Amino acid sequence: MQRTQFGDMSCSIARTLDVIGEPWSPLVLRDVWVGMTRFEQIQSDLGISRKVLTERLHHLVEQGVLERRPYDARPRYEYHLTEKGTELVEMLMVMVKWGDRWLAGPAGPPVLYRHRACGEIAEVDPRCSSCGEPMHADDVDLLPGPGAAG
Amino acid sequence: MQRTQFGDMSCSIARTLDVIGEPWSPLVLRDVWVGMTRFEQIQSDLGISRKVLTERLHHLVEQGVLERRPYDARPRYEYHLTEKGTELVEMLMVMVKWGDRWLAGPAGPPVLYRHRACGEIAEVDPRCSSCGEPMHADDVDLLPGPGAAG
DNA sequence: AGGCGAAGTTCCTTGAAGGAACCCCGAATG
DNA sequence: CATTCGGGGTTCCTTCAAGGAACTTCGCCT
Repeated sequence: MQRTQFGDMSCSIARTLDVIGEPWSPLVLRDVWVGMTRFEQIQSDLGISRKVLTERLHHLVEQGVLERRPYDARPRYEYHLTEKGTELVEMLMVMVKWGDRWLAGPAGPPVLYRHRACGEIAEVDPRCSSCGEPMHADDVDLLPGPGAAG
Repeated sequence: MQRTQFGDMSCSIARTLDVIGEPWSPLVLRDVWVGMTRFEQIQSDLGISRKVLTERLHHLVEQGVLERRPYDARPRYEYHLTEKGTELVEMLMVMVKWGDRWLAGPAGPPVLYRHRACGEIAEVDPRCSSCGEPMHADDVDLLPGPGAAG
């Protein structure tokens, strides 16, 4: 399968897909997020091919989303979220919310999220960074920005 | 390339990836969101193979994210967001925010989002659905939910 | 009758994912 | 000192999805 590179499109979605759009990448990110930081852990948790996992980890490190860090005198490594990676996890939280709502089935959501600040089980709610009111897909108008394609 | 099906994992991220995780799908969703609703429009905008676009559109319709709607007496169709699809666009908005912040380069973001309610250029901010305070990746604890794997 | 244009479909090529086996390195063990 | 062990990969072959161009279908329009 040859795959088109999205990154040179003038679109932040396309560029973001170039970072985590490949198969498995979001799940790798999730595993690191929840504390599965080692190659063997991630591989056996996801059942991903070792070859593909190697490629994905390299790519995520290259993109500055993960950091590869030795944890032993032996050549052993853990992967950790960078700041860039931590912010990317917000995308996962929105995916979780949507999946919980539309795909969970009668058993309910597989995982619950407790907001540490208030102690409540909650989900993420998108709000306007300017006025704080809800900001959903049809609450916005799109305008060309400074980096728009010439 | 054979590709693993994620949907039967007990994970809302994996399930969501089964809906929009394939290459091009998020960009197709974006196009429909911004008003490019016809096959030819999407195809020429993205430069996607017609075969793959057909597959993606079918899949998104099957999943209830898009709706295929005739717009002429001739066999002509437009694709529109369902409610399920509209809510999925929130994920795109978060991707945009992240891409704008980390990948936009000196030219700045290619597109600006104006919140219709307040009129300001803004981005989406994740907040706790319970207390309304910011809710980022490291503001939550994860607990097993009712639908957790047996 | 002939042409057109939207919306696909067919078919061949290329290359990425799957998967199993293998390798390397340092530590610990006999 | 030789041997095993376990983490973290690498190699290699197979399979199947994406790329891409050509072709088809259907109803309107001249």
